[in-house]
Amino acid sequence: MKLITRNTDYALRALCYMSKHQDIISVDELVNKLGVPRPFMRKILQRLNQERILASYKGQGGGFKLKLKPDRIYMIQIMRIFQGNVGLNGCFLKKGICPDKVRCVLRKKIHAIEDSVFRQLGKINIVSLI
Amino acid sequence: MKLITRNTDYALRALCYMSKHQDIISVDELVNKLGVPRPFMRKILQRLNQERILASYKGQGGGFKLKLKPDRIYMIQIMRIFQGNVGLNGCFLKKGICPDKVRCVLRKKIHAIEDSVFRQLGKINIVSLI
DNA sequence: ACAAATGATACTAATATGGTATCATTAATT
DNA sequence: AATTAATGATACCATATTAGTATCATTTGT
Ligand code: FES
Ligand code: FES
Repeated sequence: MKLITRNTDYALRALCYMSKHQDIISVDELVNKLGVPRPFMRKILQRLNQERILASYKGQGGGFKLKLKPDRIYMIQIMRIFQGNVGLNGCFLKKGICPDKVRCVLRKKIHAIEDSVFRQLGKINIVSLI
Repeated sequence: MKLITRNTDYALRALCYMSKHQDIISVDELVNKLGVPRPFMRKILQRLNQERILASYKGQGGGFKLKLKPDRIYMIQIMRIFQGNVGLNGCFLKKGICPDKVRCVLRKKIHAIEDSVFRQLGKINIVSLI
């Protein structure tokens, strides 16, 4: 079990790099600096563009640029984009067996743990990673 | 992204049930109470037996019984069994690009978060779940 | 001997992850 | 205007993990 996946990891590293070089950066440059497979890196950056974390510039001399300030980009946000809404797994028990979702202690406990994880992740932004 | 998987979930629920009924419990009983697919439940219990958390009794009237006291069985232990050693994902960058693993801030940060998660999971035992 | 349980193990199905490949679109350079 | 260097969109493929099934062997109480 791993807490963060590759695309999250690569995204974070790309964002870190871009926050150090505030001009327009091409995929090629990132690929060279980070050693990530080119098409995969592209996919990740395109996604970050769709999510309005990056701005993209087409055509010659184009590339990507941070749209937000590095201290406004949080790790949890990137994780949510690439790993889905990190949430409590639903109760797997069949109907009629799960007795009372609202009061289920197991559920509550897991929820509390997750809350704490999110609070911590919510504190970490790109600035704190560079 | 989910923090716990089905087999962990089912295992926890089975252990909770068994800690309330300290005699020998058959797979059938657990299946009926929890609504988990029978062969899957068996596999899970067999694993818990191998891991010496349960004791098993073969033959007629057989089944499983807690081998440890409920306050000695921790959630993190069950997660490790079914979800692997929950640990820091390695650096994905190619050699020559990852500059200095020891000092990598990203690595340190993630490690700190994980540590905290484990500390919390390490506090939760079966007793606290029932 | 028989039936009722688990042990061991191999197999299958579904989903998530980690990519590739391709063609369209845009915009600077010539 | 043509070329070229970039991204946009999308479909596809490969691998790993998760979730579950199936089968036969072994043990043990009746
Ligand atoms: S048993 Fe359904 S939420 Fe706990
Ligand atoms: S870049 Fe390799 S551990 Fe951070």
